[in-house]
Amino acid sequence: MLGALSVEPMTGYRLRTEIVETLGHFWHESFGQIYPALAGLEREGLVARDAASAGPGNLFRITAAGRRRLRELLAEPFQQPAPRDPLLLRVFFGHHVEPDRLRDWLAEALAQAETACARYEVLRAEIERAPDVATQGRFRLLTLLAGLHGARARADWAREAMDLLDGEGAPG
Amino acid sequence: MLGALSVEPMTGYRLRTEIVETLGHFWHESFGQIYPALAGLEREGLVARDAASAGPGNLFRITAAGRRRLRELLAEPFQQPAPRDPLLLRVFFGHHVEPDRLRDWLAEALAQAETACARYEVLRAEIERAPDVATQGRFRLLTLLAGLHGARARADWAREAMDLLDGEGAPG
DNA sequence: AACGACATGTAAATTGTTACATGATTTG
DNA sequence: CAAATCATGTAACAATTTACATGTCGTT
Repeated sequence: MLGALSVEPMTGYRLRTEIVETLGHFWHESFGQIYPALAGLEREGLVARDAASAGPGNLFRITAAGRRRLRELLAEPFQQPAPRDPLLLRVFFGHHVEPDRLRDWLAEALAQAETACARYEVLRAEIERAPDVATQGRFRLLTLLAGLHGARARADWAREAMDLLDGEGAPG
Repeated sequence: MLGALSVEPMTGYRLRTEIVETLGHFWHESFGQIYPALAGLEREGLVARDAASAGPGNLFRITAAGRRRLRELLAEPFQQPAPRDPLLLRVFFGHHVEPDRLRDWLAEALAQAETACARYEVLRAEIERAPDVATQGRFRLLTLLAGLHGARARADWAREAMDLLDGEGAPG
């Protein structure tokens, strides 16, 4: 949230839509968290609330202390969260699942991955056409490439998995 | 948990180590959940507790009702959990992070991905040498391939990201 | 005898989701 | 003027983590 507000002041509502649209492929926040969290950040003096000059709602902007805190937070060490992939769980215990159902799920995963790929390619072309502010666009391109690599890997895997299941399913 | 117990009866402790070691790259459970969950499953008659003939602890085995429930659960529709990637978050807001720190994190991500790749390759060779029971090994191979594709994608991305940062960092 | 691995559980705290309640503003 | 979107918040619930407390067994 501090990161998003460091780009531009915005309402809690827009904060959420920006997080969904821009960070959506690697981050999320739900409404239930945003408003309480904004109130907390305000208490700590990391963000401030301006009455919006036009339109309804509160415009939140990041303060100088908020920027310092953002840098602190981003500099903190981290660990990858433990994974939970419901599709892979179903594949692993695949002999307890009807083969058609499994194939449908894989086909769906493939379609989703391909759609994601196409979307990333479009965004990539956009960013690469506009060299953008040296700071802003470069890092966004990197996260986008991560999404692209990941989506391609998922698509490749889904194809391979379907082939392997079909190949050994019919003869045996 | 029902899935793991469908392979073999085991103690709660071993259930946990099996989940870490065998499903670790796409699933996890913590101790705090396992014992209460086992008690719940026992109340519902989905697992039963045998006093272990040798050694300490309780051996839990899945019941017939438990197997039915497992199939039901695996047949349920699912949705991919919302992602949270702390590295990508730091990359996205990369202009608030010291360049060296960012490069270190990327190098670490690359090393981890390469290690993971190597581990998957070894396991893959093992599984492919032993055609195994037709049911058991095939699905395990599929989840393993998912891990391999994912790890490769992560490694490729990390390399590309480091190149892009170095390439534009020095001249500008 | 000490240590590490095996084993079982509980309690507190944190975290996050979901649903609900409400209302303003814009657009067709 | 109806519907969709923008907007703010709370409350209940669910899920999960972490720390704690305790004890056994096999090995060195």
